[in-house]
Amino acid sequence: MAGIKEVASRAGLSVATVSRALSGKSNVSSKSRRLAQEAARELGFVPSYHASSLASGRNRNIGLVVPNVQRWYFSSVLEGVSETLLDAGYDLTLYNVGEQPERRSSILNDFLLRKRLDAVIAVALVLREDEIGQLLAVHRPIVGIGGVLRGASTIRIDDEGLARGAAGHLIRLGHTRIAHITGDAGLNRDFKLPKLRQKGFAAAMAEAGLPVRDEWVVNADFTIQGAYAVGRQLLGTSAERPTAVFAASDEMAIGIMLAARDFGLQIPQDLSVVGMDGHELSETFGLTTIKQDPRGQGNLAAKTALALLNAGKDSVGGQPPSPVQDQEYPTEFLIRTSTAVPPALN
Amino acid sequence: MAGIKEVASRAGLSVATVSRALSGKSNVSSKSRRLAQEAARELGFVPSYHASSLASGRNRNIGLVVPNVQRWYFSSVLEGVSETLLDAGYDLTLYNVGEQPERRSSILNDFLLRKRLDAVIAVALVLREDEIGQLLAVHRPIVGIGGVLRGASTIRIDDEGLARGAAGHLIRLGHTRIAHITGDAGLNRDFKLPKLRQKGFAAAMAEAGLPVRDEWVVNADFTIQGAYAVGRQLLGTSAERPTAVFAASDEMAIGIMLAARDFGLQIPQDLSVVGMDGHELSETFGLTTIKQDPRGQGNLAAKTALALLNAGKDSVGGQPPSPVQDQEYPTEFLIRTSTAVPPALN
DNA sequence: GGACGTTATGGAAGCGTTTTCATTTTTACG
DNA sequence: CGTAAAAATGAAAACGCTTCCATAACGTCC
Repeated sequence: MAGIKEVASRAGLSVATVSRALSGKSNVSSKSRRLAQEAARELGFVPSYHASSLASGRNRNIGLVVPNVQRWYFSSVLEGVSETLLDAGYDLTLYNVGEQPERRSSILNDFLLRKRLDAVIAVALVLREDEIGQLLAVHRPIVGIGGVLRGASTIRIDDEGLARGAAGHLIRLGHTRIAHITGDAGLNRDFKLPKLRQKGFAAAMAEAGLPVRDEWVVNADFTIQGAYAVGRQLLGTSAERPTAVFAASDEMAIGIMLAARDFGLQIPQDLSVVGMDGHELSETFGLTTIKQDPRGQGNLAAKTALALLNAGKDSVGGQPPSPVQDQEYPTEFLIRTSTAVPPALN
Repeated sequence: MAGIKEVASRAGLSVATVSRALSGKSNVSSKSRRLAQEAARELGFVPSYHASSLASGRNRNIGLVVPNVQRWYFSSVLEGVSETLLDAGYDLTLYNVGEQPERRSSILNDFLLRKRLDAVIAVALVLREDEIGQLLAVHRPIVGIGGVLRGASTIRIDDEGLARGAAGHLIRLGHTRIAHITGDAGLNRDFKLPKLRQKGFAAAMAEAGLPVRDEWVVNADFTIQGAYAVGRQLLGTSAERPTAVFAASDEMAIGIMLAARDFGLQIPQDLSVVGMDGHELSETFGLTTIKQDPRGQGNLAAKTALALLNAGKDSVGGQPPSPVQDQEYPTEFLIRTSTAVPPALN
């Protein structure tokens, strides 16, 4: 493998000038730059990442910590982050921590702190104060998506308020017997989104003076399959059925719709269904939902991280200005064909 | 940030011994090891990744190149790779190259070759000979999943043969009017899996002396939505309808099933459907399919890469032994409730 | 055309480890 | 108890760049 020295001698320049020329610094005559580039190309020179990072202190590498990589929301965020980072010439190191907390902490200790990452983007992850402190102490910007991290920039949506609006939509249509599908899986206690959405649901019901029936607040695990199983329970009963379902995610809403079809229930005539998220399948199912744009959120998170990095660069004082801010990402309420007035108000 | 020097002086040892002690080398007295570990812990020492990699030539970092991160298959592979790598203490650098070939080549040039990766795992990606050559020239093991890479270890399934078996199943049930949903999207010309499966379908039909009707070989784009749209065309027609559909993926099979329901077609009484892949949703839909285990494939790919790395380590000669092999991953034919004999054989 | 302000250039000092090599200490054994 | 072999240790040389600093080349202006 050719090193920068070989390039330098071939180009008839010093190592220093070659380095400057190839990394696009300004203080290089166009002639030397051309010489350096030619020599580099001829030798197939590719600078060593580690040597370069070690010497410069920069990594061009950002870490993304996600609890899951399968679910639509997370893979969409991942896609968005990846896209922006790739375009900026940054590497993306992925930490799919899963639901196990012990893996999370080992990752923080063994990986994140090893000065190998310029910044960290954490999705739906609640870090402890001291963990955030550790990261900030190493001067690494953190940006969170969906879940406020104290001391870090955050991109999020108003889960509680939006859920309230979604449930409110059903209530305004005249529904009173409304079930809620949530996913408060004991698995990941850090994931508080389900609680927020459930809270929004409860708030809407309370506001309308409607009772929240315990047996109509059921857990699926944010999957179509889970909600389908739950839906068969909920709708297959001979007892009184809800006339509407507010699911905390589109996947779960779709699961309910599938279960409803199994029982010959027409949507929306017999059952109204509202989801949340704007899943790629929601349109096909005509699902009324609140659309968010996880990919866009990923883009924004990456851009924010990049911006924080640059801000830190030209800071005069010791620490970066760190414009910590809490950005609410826009959403869109899409009323489609899965919701209507309740059947025969008798 | 404390460096290894501080640790050394605090422990009353030399830098060399501390390095050995902390990286688990054998030639260290247990006393010095304890001393070093204590000092490191007290100072919160974390070795610099770049310095360590630069000096040792090892990265503990493996690159994963995928064309997509959203589809079930790819995210499952990703999960498998991530899991195994994390457990082995390796970092995973993700290159979501998308469908654009120009991005792929820039990634190869700018990233993969920068000596920052110990190995590369490529999913469903056809690399050109010279690209493979480049990587192998840098002594980086490559392992491919689903798509043979000449000169690299590969994990794959027999797409053609399995597709043939799936179509054969329908034929043996007595179906003669069989449609095939494929996904030969012009987008990613490198992705030859659809072609293989289509070939298997054609082979089964030919073997049985059945005609392949052009209008019954349709493109969806490997998504539920795409196949749903296609299904509405295919099944909504007043002309003759197929009695069975073989979809090149479970997602597409599910899309067809949804479309069928819209027209009141019963599955399997009016229409048999076979998919491929063993998607997480296939069970919920009672879909007959050929199950593969992408997550397991990801695990295996990561293990293979790790093994190649270790093999290279204790090789005596110049180049690693590089046990290039082509492993076929096991699959399972699951006959569920979406297939039956054709309706009224008249 | 000489003095001065710019811009380019090269030498060399890091960056923070790992690893080789020579040396010292320990262990094993006759 | 002496000696050879084995194990542990430390000094210093990489690893391959970036960047500071000093010097050299180049313009510019009166």
